[in-house]
Formats: sequence, structure tokens, C-alpha cells
Amino acid sequence: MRNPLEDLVGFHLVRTASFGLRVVNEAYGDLGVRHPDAAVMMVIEANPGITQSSIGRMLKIQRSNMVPIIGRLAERGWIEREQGKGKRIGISLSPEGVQIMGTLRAASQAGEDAIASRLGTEGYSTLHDLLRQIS
Amino acid sequence: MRNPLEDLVGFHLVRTASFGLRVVNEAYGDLGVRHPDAAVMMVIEANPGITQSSIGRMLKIQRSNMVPIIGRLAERGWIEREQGKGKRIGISLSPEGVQIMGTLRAASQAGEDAIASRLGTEGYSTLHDLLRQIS
DNA sequence: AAATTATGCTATTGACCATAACACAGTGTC
DNA sequence: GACACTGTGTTATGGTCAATAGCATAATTT
Repeated sequence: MRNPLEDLVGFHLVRTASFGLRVVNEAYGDLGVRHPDAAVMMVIEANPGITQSSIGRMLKIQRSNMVPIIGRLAERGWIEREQGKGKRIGISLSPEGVQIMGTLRAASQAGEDAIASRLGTEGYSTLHDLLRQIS
Repeated sequence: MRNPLEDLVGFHLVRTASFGLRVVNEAYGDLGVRHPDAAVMMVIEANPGITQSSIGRMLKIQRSNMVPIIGRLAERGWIEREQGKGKRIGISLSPEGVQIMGTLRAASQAGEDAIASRLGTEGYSTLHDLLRQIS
């Protein structure tokens, strides 16, 4: 029973990625958040007043795919939208949004820890460097 | 415009994974193959007579999700199914299947090369080691 | 003024993953 | 032999996410 894909970096790449995502998504518990939502929240937190399209560019999410994400976040009352010039709508965290960031950050940290615990601090850091070179 | 996810290994992980997949899927050209199909083909090649469930276990694909994959491959005439004991069905490559493996391997190699070219031989190899430690 | 670009949005499609349930065959164990 | 248990193939269904095409509007550039 040989697995010929063991030799391929690409194989392990999707494997580890989905492993990390599973850990993160589980860490959200019954909050009903998915990882794209959390990523968007983090970007908004770091760039208050950012526009929906800019978030998409940063995260490589299509404009059209941003719509339901932002819609969900607004529905939950985690973000606030303020009309800017023209069609621009500046997005920021609402007070509830600020509050939820603790949970979100903890979840993403759980994913990081799951990886780091299997690699050690040094391995984790080299992995980070290598992956950054690719993306 | 700061991207707070730059610091997260998990972020780069899904990024690089989807980058690699894109390269691979493009390399299939108009063959109409998807990467799970190619992965299944490689496993069958390395383990003739293997069962559909075993492939799923090896690749972490649910039994139920194996059905359409195997169905597609059979429809293309790339695999052959031979009735075994009970409900067991042994799967092997057909002559056409053997022939197509060249293209499939080339595609997966293209993905590997895309990564390796950004990392160098040494970086590629350390990345391989690190990822194997996780999965 | 006209063309171009940016933004937000709708709608649709397709890939992939996940769960539940069913039917059937074998392998035990009592 | 009757029984539970496990493995296999299958159907059905829903959810998440990515990708494409197209539309309307507004700002910017020429």
C-alpha cells in the first residue's frame, strides 16, 4: 500500500492547509464563523475605513465573493458601513465587532499552535519564511 | 494598508496550496481532469487492484465522494474494475490509463517546479520535510 | 464631453467536502 | 445456526468557496 503522493510537496501543502483550517474552524465553536469571515475581520481591524474591494484585493477574494461575507458580518452587527465619496463605503468594526476579535484571534492562534507544536519554534519560523517566499 | 495575516503561517499555507493547485490544474490543459482525479490515478498506478475505499483512506477522501471520481475515470476508460470477494472491486489502470499517466505526472511536476523555482533545491527540500512532519 | 477605471452588486456555475442513510457481504462469537 | 459487527459500494443532500459574466453608478482621466 504505497502512497506515491508522499513525495510531492503540493500534496502535503493542501493536506496541511486543510488540517490548519479544520483546527481554526473548530475553534470558532458554535459561533458560526468561517475562516474567510475571520480574515476579513482582521483586515478591517487593522485598516479601519477600508473599502470592500480593497479587502478583496488584499485577501485575493473576488469582489463578487466579498458581498455575502460583508453581508453576513453586517447582519451580525460586527461591522459598520459609512458612506464615503461616490460609491465608496468605508468599513470599520462595531463595538460588538471589537469585542468578538478576541475569540477570532484565539481561533487563528489555535491553528498556528497546532502547526507550531509539531514543528518547534525554529521549524515554524523557517516554514513561515519559505511560504512567504512563494506567496 | 496593512495585512495582519502576513504573520500567520496558516494564511500563507492556504495561499501557496491554492497557488500550486492552480498551476497543476492549468497544466492539465483541456484534458478536463481535476487534481483529485489525478491523485487517484497515481495511487491506482502504484497499487494495482486496490479498492475504492482504500484509495479514499489514503487520500482522505470520503467513500461517498469517491463514487463520482471513480465513475468519471471509468467513463473515460482509464481504469478497469474487476469483481473480487464480496463487494470488493479491484481497480487497475487500463491501457489508456497507463498512457495518460505521462500527462498527469507532467502536470503535477509543473506544480512542484513552480514551487521549487521560488525556493531553490534546498528550500524545496526543507519545505518538504517540514510539511511531512505536520501531516 | 468622452473614455476609462473603480466600486458595489446579482446571478449562476462548478469543485470539493461532509453527513446520513441504505443494502449487501464477510467475519467473527456465542 | 443466530447474532452482532465491520467493510464496501451507493444514493441523496447540503454547505463552503471560487470563478465568471454582466449591470449600474460614480469618480477620474484624457
